[in-house]
Order: sequence, then structure tokens, then C-alpha cells
Amino acid sequence: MRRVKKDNSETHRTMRVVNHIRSLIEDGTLQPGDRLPPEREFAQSLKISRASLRTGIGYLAAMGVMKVRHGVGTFVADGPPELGKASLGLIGALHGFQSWQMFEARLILESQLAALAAERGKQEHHAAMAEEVAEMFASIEMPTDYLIHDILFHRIVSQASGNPILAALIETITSALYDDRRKTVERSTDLRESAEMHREIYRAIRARNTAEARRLMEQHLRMAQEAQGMEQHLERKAVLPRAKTKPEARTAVGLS
Amino acid sequence: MRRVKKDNSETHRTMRVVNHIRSLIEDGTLQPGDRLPPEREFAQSLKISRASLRTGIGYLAAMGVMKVRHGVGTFVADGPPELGKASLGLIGALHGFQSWQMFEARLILESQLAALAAERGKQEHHAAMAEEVAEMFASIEMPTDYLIHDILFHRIVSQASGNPILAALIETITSALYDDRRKTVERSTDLRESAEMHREIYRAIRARNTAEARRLMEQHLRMAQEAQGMEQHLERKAVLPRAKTKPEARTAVGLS
DNA sequence: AGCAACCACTGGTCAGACCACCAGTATACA
DNA sequence: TGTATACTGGTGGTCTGACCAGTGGTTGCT
Repeated sequence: MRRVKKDNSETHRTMRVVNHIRSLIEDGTLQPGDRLPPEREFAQSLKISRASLRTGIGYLAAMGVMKVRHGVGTFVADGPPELGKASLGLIGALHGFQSWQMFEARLILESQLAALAAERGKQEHHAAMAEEVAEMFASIEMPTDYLIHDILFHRIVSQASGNPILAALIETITSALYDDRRKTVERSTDLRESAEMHREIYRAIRARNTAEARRLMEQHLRMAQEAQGMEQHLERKAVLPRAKTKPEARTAVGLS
Repeated sequence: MRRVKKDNSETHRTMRVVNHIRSLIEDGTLQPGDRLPPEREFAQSLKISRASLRTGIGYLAAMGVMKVRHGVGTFVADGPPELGKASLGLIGALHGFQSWQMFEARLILESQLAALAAERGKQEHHAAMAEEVAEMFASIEMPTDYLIHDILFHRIVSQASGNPILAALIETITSALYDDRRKTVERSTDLRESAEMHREIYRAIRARNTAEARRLMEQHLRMAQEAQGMEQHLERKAVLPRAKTKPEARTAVGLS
């Protein structure tokens, strides 16, 4: 006689926690920015140990659903949605994603996003974009600042597209590219030309010229890719001496 | 006299684990499918407690980089790449992603993917696609089986595109849609028409007709969306009585 | 040879203690 | 009075060591 498989209701404690929090989110009890009860207390109310609760919270935090702040508390994420932000780099290293593939993915998504933004963008988006373009022109001599406004501009375009899912996907890819970009931007030149292009994109979107917006964004990204490739080339030559832990493996995108 | 901020090398133990494993992956010491040392042993070698090690492993597992099997061991993921697969549903619930947005995202990505597949697809992909199309025709009377081959077909198109990143993105979205689809497919009709469309897409890709591949894929997805919408309508009417835990909240995509 | 019981090994959970961090408050000093 | 400092309570982070719970190979009986 076979022992009946124990119910295990919800197996793994981890999933019990995840599902519980999930239901709290779905029925609106938990809103973005809200704070979870203290771990000790919450664990007791769920009838599980604090360790198990922490496993579940860790799971949610890893996916970007929760933000944990040491000494403060655990909160529901409230920023722009991210999809496994941190994971792309790792998975990229694991599966050998190539740099050109990331650029291609970004090109496809973002040019389409620009078209949608031209179609659906609201006045508030136009204003925010204009603001960032202005900031870009103002910080042409400060690459690091420039980069910030560059990123902000693209993020606004994402929002203007009216599709948060596509925005989240772009965000995932962009954040993976960002780390590299930050290292090379110091060497970049022609930031003025870049700013000009952003301005043109902005104008096309505001004019609701979808085809033009798509075309310009595509052109802009191609040029950016080319420029970054060149900057990286310089970077490699400059940093050549320091050859730590098999630099060839760095060909893939997964570098820190 | 300000106390110097402690080095904290790599702060959080969690990240120490993650970075360590990351470097093992990047330099090839750890390959997909490989197994990690037992927790007790690994923890000791990293000079941290088993609990902290488990936190780090949990983080990686949540992102799909590692697979943990109770009583067996911890392994590096070896399947097709996934980006925060589980997260989309949660994040969707959190940010109120709408069904049409998921379809739109899928439409954009997958039609572009079809074009790339037409451009770059190799003979092996063509063969695999033909195989799945045949299976679809063979299982027209068995919706559940049909759905499997449907999914496989699209997955092959993804692979044929030659861009694993885009493939991973599509996979993320599709898997979120899949759960719904499985519930409604039972009621679907006109599977023959669907199979015909897949066949046409296959022919366009094999003929390297990028524009046609894109157009057909787009058309196919629009029809699929329409059909599924109708099936869901039937579903809702049929299942109306069972109204568990605020069904209105289910409008968003985040349903289990 | 076949099968059942067993056992060593692996991850999963628990409990309780202590550490590290942060924010607000009370206190000391100018 | 105003400002800097120290304190304190509460929160997450880590550690220890024990025990629970699946897995899969080994052993030993029939």
C-alpha cells in the first residue's frame, strides 16, 4: 500500500510566501510603494519561520517586485517596471549573447517604440522630452551628465509609447548596455551631433510623424552603436596592460 | 574624526555569492547543466554560512540562471534562456498590464522576428518548421496537442531569427500568455485555418521573403488575438458561477 | 534475477541569537 | 537658541547547529 503523497498545500514555503504576496498585490491590498510588515511579525502571521519568509521575499526582490532596504523595511517596487534587469547580464554570459544582438534588439524595439510614441504621445511627454533635449545641449561638455539625460529621454519615449510592457523590455536591455556605455562615454566626441539627433526625434514625435520618428530613431541608434564600438576600441587599447581573468571571455556582453 | 566606512568588500554576502558564481560562468568553469558543489561544502569554501549561500543561490534561481532540485543538487540552467519568466505575471499585476498590450508587444516582436528568420533561417530551421506544421495538421482535432506544436513552431522561428535575446523576450511574453491560452484552446474552432496560416508563414520564411513573412505573421497574430478574445468571452459566460476572490481584478493580465 | 528495505547525500525548514544599518529623539555644547 | 553629537528602538542581514524531507544508489532477502 502506497503512502498517499502529502498534500503539501502550496509545496515549498517559498511559493506560499510568493503566492500570498501576489494575491495581496492582485486584490489591491498592496500597492506600489507600500511597506510590508516587519519580517518577524509577518513570518509569525504566515505561520512560517523567518528564514523561509526571507527566502520568498528574496525571490520577489530578485525579480524586482520588492525592494528591501536594510534597517528600514521591505517595500513594493514603485519605480518603472523592470523585467529581470540584473538577469540579462548573467544570462547573457551564460548563453553567450553578443553585443550586436543587444544592439539589434534595442534597435528593433526602440524604433518601433518611437513610432508608437509619435502616434500616442501626449503633451506632457512632449514637454518632458523637450526638457531633456535642452539639458543635453546644456551638458555637451560633461559626458557623464549628458548620458543621464540621454537615458531619461529614451525612457520618456518609452512611456509615451503607451505600452509599459515594451517599455519594460527596453529598460531591461538598456540597463545592461548602460554599464558599458558609462565606461566609454568619457571618450566620446560629437555629443553635439547626438543632441541634434535627439532634437530631431523629438520634433518628429511631436509632429506625430510616425514614419519619420521610426527612421530617425533607427538612424540614431545605428550611429550610437558605431560610435560606442569605436570608443570601446580606444578603451581596449588604453587599458590593454591590465589583463585580468581571461579577457577574451569579455567578448560576450556579460561583462560586469 | 570620522570613522572610515568599512570596506565591506562586495557588501552583502548575497552579492558575493552571485558575483562569484557569475565569474565562474564567465570564465567557463561553470557550463549550462553543470552542478554546483553541495551547499555545506560550497559555503565553507566561500567562507560564509550556508544560510547566506542559499540566499545567493535563491537569487540566481529566481532569475532562472540556476535550477535547484531538492535531494539532488543545484544546477546551472541549460534550457532556452528565459528573462524573468515568472516575473511578468507579477509585475503585470503590479503595474496593471493590459491584455492588449501583451498582444501588441508580441505582435511587434514576433513579426519582426519572422522577418529576421526569413533573412537568416538555415535549412535545419526550415526542416523543423515543416515538421511542426505537419504535426499541426495532424492534430487539428486535438486542441491541446495542437497548441504544443503551435508553440514549438513559434519557438523555432525565434531560433531561426539568429537573435537569442529577442527570442528570450518573446519567450517571456508568450509564456505569460500561454496559461490563458491553454484554458481557452479547448473551445477553439477553425484550427485548420490556423494551421494553413502557419504553413504560409513557413513558406514565406523558406523563400526568404522577409516582407511577406512579416506580413503573414502579423496577420496571423491579429487573428489569433481576435479568436482568443472570443474564446475568452465564451469562457467567462460558461464559468460565470464560480466567482472566487474578486474576479474583476482579473481584467489585468496577472492572472495565475 | 527481481524486488523491497535501507542508507547516505542533497536541499528545505526551523529556532534563536547576535550584527549592521537607519531614522528619529534626546542630550550636550557653543 | 541653534547645531552637532550620542543614544536608542526598530528593521533587515548573518550566523550557528539542529532536524525534516526528497533522491537515488546499495544492500540483502527471496
